[in-house]
This record gives sequence, C-alpha cells and structure tokens, in this order.
Amino acid sequence: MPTFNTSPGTRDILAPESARWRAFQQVFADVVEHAGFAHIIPPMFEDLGVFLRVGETTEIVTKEMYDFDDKGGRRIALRPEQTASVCRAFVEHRPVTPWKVWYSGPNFRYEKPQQGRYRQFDQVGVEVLGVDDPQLDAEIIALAVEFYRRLGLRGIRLSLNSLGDSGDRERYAAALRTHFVSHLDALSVESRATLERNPLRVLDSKRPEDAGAIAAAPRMADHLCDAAAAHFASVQAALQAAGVDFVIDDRLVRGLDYYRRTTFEFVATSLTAAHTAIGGGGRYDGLVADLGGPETPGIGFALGLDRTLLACDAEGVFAAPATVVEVFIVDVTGGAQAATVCSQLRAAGIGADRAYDARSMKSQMKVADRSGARLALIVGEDEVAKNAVTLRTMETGAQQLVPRDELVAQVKTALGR
RNA sequence: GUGGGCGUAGCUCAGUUGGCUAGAGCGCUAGGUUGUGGUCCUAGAGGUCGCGGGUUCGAGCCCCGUCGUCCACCCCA
Repeated sequence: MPTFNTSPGTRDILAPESARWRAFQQVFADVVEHAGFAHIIPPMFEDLGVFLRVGETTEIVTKEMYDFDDKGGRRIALRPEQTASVCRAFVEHRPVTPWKVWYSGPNFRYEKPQQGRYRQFDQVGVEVLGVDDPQLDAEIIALAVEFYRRLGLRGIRLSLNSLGDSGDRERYAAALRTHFVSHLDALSVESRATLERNPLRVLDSKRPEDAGAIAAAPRMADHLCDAAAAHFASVQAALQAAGVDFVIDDRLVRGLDYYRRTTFEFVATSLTAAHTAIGGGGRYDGLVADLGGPETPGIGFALGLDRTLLACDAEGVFAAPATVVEVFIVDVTGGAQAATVCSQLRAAGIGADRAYDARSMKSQMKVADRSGARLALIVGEDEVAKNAVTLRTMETGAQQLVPRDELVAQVKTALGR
C-alpha cells in the first residue's frame, strides 16, 4: 500500500495547536471588528495577472508564485498574499469609501521550506481603501500593536520608514544605483545581482561585506518630496500621541514593489532564528489604479500566524486553550446509558464525552483521565437500579450518588456554574 | 534556487571496525485490582531500518541516486 504525507511546506495542524490557531484568529477578529473593520473572504486563487501587479521585480512574483493552468486554459495562481485580492475586489464591487476590511486565511508561495516559512502559511490582516489621512496610518499600526498586546506578546519592535511617492521612489532608486555602481567592488556578488533588479533591496542585505557601502548610501529621507515628508512627520506625531513606540529605520524597504510612503515592520525580539519579522505593512497608493480602478489610496498590514505563535512560544504566552470536555461518562452497562446522559448534558450546554466498545471500567477511567474532563459520571448496575449516577471529581477522587432527575443541576453545581 | 546536517516502532532516540532473530524510554493495549483514572509491577501489540540501485560471503552501518526533513543563504509572514 502506498502511503502519503503532506506536500513539502504544508502540514497538518493538530490539537491542541489547532485550537490555538482558532483562538488567535478569534482575538484578531475581536480587535479589528471593534475598530469598524468588516470581514472579507477573498478566493484562495485568482487570475495570475492580479498578483503580477504586486511588482515584477519582487521574488514573490518572479520565482515564488504557485501558479498553474486550469482546465479552462486560464492562468491561475494561488494567492501569495491578500492585499492584491482585496484591491481587485474593491475594483470589482466599488464599495463606498473608506472601505475597511479584515481577513484571515492561508497564502501560498513556492519557496524552499524552513522554520517559520511554509508554502502554505496563514496570515491575518486589514486593509483600508480610500483614505489619505496620516492619522489612519498611525491607527492601523496601533491596531496591530493592540493585537500583540492582547496576545500577551511584549518583545515587539516596530520599525518605521517612508518610501515617498512613486516619483521619490524612482529618484531614490536612481541615486542608490549610482552610489552602489561607484562602489561595486565593495559589494558582495549577491548584492551586485540584486542591484540589477532593484537597487532598494540592496539595503536589505545582511551580509557583513555590504555594510560599508550601505552605511554610506544616500538616505531615503533626503529624497522625500514635501508632501511625503509632511505625511511621514504626521504619522510619527500621531504614533507618539497614541503612545506607540517605534524606531525609524530608513533601510526598511520591504519586499513588495507597491509600497509608497509609510512602511512598517514588526520584529519579535524573542526570536533568534532567521525569520524574526512577524508582521508588516504600509501604504500602496497606486495599487488600485494598477488593477484598473480609480486612483485610490490604500494601507494595510499582514501578520504571520505561524511566526507570531513561534514568538508566543518563545515568550511563554498565549497557550492553547483547555479542552472543552467537562464531563466524561463511564458506562459499564453496555453504553446505552452513556448515550442518554451524554445528549442530556450536551443539550444543557455542558461539554460531554464518553467511551465506546463497552470496555472495562478501568480502561474507561483512563480515557476519562486523558480527556481532561473535571468530572466523571459512572453508570453501573447499582446506579441503574437506583435510577442514579455516580459523580466523581477527578482531581480529588470524591464521589457522590446523584439521582437521574437532578443530574444536570448537580453537574452544573460541581462545575461551579 | 544555492550550501550543509539528518532519515531505525506512534513519539524521542541507541545500534561498536559491516557479522546471530534490530533494541530502549515514553505512548498504546491488557492484566495485577471481575466497580474506579493519575503512582507502581507484569505481559503484549507495533519496524519492508525513507525509497531505488551498487559494493560484499554478508549492509541499519560503506558508495551512488532519489525523495523527505531540518538548518543556513536568498527572500519574506
């Protein structure tokens, strides 16, 4: 018999981790829905063209796209991120602005997997379309910070930068190219190749040999037009007013070509592996127009679920929630009693489970123990004869006989409800 | 895409210079206790040693390939 495993870069999320994922998404939904964001569920695949707008020099597009031809001859790609899909949805439905949406779900990139990097990876995020106001930039960032706070994460560093308007970005890229070309022999081979594709990305190099040339490179701050500089200053002022700590990092470029003006990134200081960036975002004021819509400003962020949970592990916070089974029914009279009691308790809103296959009491008690239930209900011949059940508190071993018609009430009392 | 480490039971791993029927702990099942879990004791089930070739009298061990996985680079969440 052939056997199968998950495809590379994918995995099964089993309990109790799966419950933790759900709790993570629930906390996020609570935070953003209280801030007026509506849920959007875009499709997991779209026409490849939607994602090509992300930028033709980004690696997401050039080598990581999970794409294929479908049976209708369409060129399809599994979404590598959700911002482009949200913008496509905006152009398709033309909702009134400001349009504030949040999402949660898997994305796909064809990469070589390693810790914190998967071919299918989950993100939660928000997008706002139709608002230029720098106060929104600050509010978006503060929203992410609030979410981290709700998880219990403390070791978060927020890096902030402005990439300027599209004209600024081009002028800066040209200045960088000139600078690095004149220092070509000081650059690593890899960075020389990066320079060909996208001079801004050279700033991201972590190679020690590049440090000198990067330190001497022109600064983005000197290439911002007045409007972009004023916007950036307002964002900083609003963040300070909101009490959000940040550090300006004018080497922060980020991987997506569509970013304009404000960009930011959250780094988990508790993580030591390669992937310490657990979330990021920024403005993408030209993206809606690139997708055939009207000129519409946009801003948003995406937070990586897997990596954020790794950070939670490193800090020992946001543990998986406890089991929902509160009562376990042990029935040594065949199992019919367990069926009745189980459905009675469940109908009363009490988490209940039972054993099967008429196993011995000892064996059923073991299962009860493993289930994590606080209470066991034991049904044997004696109890049936007395029209009662034995209620056992697992932690103490204390037992009492409870008449069947008082069962639900007594269980609730024992559970402290 | 590049480089390196590692693939032996459900899990974590031993396995000597290549040499009897491949082991341990945990977990699982059952019993010790025919009405009681978490501790303890006993027994049992469970493995084509990732897969395919090769070398050899003989391969879990050596060689080649392949797949998977982990780590780093690249890049990013």
